[in-house]
Amino acid sequence: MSDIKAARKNRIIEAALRIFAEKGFQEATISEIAKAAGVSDATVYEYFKTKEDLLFTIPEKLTGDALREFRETILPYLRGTEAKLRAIVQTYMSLYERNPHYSALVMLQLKANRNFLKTSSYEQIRDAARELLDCIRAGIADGTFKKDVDPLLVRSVILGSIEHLCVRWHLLGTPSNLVEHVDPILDLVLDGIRAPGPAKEISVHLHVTADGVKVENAGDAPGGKRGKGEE
Amino acid sequence: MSDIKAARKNRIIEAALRIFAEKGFQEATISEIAKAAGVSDATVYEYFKTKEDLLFTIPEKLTGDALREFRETILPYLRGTEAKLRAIVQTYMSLYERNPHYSALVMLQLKANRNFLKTSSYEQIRDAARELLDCIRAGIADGTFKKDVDPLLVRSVILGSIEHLCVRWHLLGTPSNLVEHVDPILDLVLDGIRAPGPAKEISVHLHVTADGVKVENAGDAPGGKRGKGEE
Amino acid sequence: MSDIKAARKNRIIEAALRIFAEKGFQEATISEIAKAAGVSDATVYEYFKTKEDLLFTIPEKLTGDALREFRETILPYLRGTEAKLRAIVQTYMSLYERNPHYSALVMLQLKANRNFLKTSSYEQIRDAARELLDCIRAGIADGTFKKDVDPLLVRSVILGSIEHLCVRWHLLGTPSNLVEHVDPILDLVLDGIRAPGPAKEISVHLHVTADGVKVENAGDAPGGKRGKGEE
Amino acid sequence: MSDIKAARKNRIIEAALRIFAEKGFQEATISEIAKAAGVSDATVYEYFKTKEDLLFTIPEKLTGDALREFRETILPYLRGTEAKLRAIVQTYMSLYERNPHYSALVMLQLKANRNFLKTSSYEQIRDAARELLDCIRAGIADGTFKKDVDPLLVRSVILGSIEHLCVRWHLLGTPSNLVEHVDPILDLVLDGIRAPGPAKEISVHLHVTADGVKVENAGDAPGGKRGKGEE
DNA sequence: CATGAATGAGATTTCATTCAT
DNA sequence: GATGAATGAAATCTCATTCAT
Repeated sequence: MSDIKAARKNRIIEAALRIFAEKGFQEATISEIAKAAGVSDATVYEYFKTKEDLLFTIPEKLTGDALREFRETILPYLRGTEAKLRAIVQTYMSLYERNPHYSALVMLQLKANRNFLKTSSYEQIRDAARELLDCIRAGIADGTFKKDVDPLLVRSVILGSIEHLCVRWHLLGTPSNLVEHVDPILDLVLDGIRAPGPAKEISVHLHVTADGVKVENAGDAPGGKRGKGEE
Repeated sequence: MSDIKAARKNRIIEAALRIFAEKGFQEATISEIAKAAGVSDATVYEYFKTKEDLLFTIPEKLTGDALREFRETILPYLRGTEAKLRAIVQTYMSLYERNPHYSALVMLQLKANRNFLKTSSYEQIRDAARELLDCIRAGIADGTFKKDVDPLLVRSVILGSIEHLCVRWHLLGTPSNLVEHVDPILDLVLDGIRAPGPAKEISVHLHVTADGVKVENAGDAPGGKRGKGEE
Repeated sequence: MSDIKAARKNRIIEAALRIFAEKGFQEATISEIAKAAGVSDATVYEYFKTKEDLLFTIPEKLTGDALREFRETILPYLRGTEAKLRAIVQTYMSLYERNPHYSALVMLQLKANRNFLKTSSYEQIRDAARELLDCIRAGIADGTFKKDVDPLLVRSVILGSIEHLCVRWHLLGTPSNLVEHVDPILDLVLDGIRAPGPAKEISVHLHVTADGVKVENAGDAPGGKRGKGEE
Repeated sequence: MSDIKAARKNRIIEAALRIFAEKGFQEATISEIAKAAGVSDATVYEYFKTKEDLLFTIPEKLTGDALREFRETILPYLRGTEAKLRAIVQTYMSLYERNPHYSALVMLQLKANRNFLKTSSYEQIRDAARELLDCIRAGIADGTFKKDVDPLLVRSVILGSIEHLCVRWHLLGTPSNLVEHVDPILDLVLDGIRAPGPAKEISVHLHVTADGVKVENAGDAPGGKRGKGEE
């Protein structure tokens, strides 16, 4: 019984997700959604107070699930600030790309809606964004990132980049693919905020003899700049 | 006569800009706009085919003026890729901050509107964005930026950051100020894409005698990586 | 079982009485009433065919009880037309005042409802009104009231007065009290319809002598005007 | 132009009056009224904010006209409290009888509506009722009526009687005629509140002779109570 | 028998848009 | 050219009522 209800509610949400994403909130009608969900108009109102309530309820599950999965399944296994950051961005991009209706809804219908800010769905989205912020702050605290970067700004750059790409993807069809930009974005951003490594030390053993000078050994000192930054 | 008409049209556009920005496209009514402009509803339709046409026409002037001014008054006096980039971003941010109704309109009402993509207003916005892209490409070509960065991605990062901040500014009221983020954003992004200087060459003159070794000279080679201090 | 059912039905009726009286028939919803009665919507329909049927059923019990009590407990102990009349009006006013929901329902929701005229509840109310009419007719027949008054009109005056006060009481809050108007109304109406007493006869014994005239006896005849009218 | 508008508005009001009176507020639909008025649904809303606003506006004109006419055309020519009273009641009854839709609307739809109390239409009705009250008070002041009657109560008796008859007339079809009850109601009420005249004085001339006694003259004193026959 | 759940059936109301003047 | 006035065309939302369990 409760299952039937839940299923019905889900069907309404799924229909609404698709139709709102495709036609926009204003252009979509409850009738259309109800028909797509196989219920009557009135039934939609059994589950949702208003059309806007329906809109605002849609992202709840997906956002919650994604955040939960990230926290439970992914986060615990990550070591290192950068790895975490990469995982977060990857999670966003992958979520958006694998659920284009969802991302279209969030990017095109909800992000600019003042009322949405007051909903619990928005709370979840904010939670996810806070995870990213915490990660950046941790990176600053542990010396991975420069001390003087503004973590909020860094987050804005990252989220802004993600969102911009996602919107382009939806409206212009380009890029054709979101996840492949995860690394480039992060490389760019990380290069911009990474703390410089300790100065490189070079030791050169010169063997000076009458015959000449022979370089016997030239080795990088440990602690040199690692990673992609050298590209 | 034509002046009177132009003035009338401008009054309608200004009223519409304010009202659309404050209440959103759907919530605003033609009646309201007409009243605010001091004309009749029907007169609005003398100048604009539909409500949406009015919406799409609004940003035309401001966008065009801003772009023209940038090209004519600012651009010619700039030397260097980074200076140009900084000027572009500064122009965006300043335009958005000094014209909050305009930026609210663009960010909250137009950016997500599929129909807007087909308008000439959008063409102008695209032109401005192309200016930014050209600048990035020029930076790559002239060796300011790494050869392997994706200029489109860099632009997305920059525009995304700008837009994200602007949307937050409108919806959340934070940050309280846009232009002060111009430099931090660019510092971050530029640090991420700047080409490394030519490898640092160090020449050490060792004076090896029976008495010992004396370092005679140790100097940086020209072309070393410049630090932040120079910005 | 039947008791449980009867109790349930009563709970529904009581809830409906209160809610219909407070919000009006149209504004009240079955859901609301069902919830207040602690039953489901559908259960309401087990006991009442329609919403209107519920409305019409509500006054049945109270009206019937009041009429029955009047006939059984009060009427038998009354002697005289005026006493009866006073008791009837007192019963109305007291019933209305002690059961404000009931009187609001009758005065504000039912009295103007054409369909109500066909119900058995209305029959009861008509019965009560007939009691009043009978009493007036009896008063005419027994010479208490003038022969030429129209009993229907008298009843209309009495009922109209009662109803007018009751409606004012509900809508305007004034008078603050109904029963205290019983006597004033009746005094007014009775004074207007009471039959004049038999002509007053005066006998004067004049003792006429040569010495003069002496009034020996002057007495009222029996049958002079009685009652409150002289106050 | 304005005439056309006014005419249109009147047509809507007249259609609404008829339909609201016939079917009741809830049963009537705007569509029906619009059709009967020969306009579109939307046009109704050009003239009236809501359906209820339309309802409340209907009685305005008729009530106002009637009150104005009474005050300007009738009242100035009346002498004496009772004549005035009679004229007021006559005006009510005649208005109600000659405009059955209007009286049905007022008696069956408006009188019990709490929101109506806040309208300007109700103000007018209250004004008319105040006229009646003033008249009663004047009668008390000038000695026509007993000093100790409650003028508000008298008014309630009069208005209640009128309303009761009017409601019966609409719902039951009886009496078949309202105005013929004006006099009987007033006779009844006036008889109940009229101040008693000065005591009747009788002078008898007895002519006493040896032959016997002859009554020479027996006349009523002036100022004796007038009987019904004189009305 | 009680009810949770679903819905049929509209009605009100809103505006963008048109058109005659 | 400007506009007052009218309206076409829906869409949201509400409930009384029904029915399967």
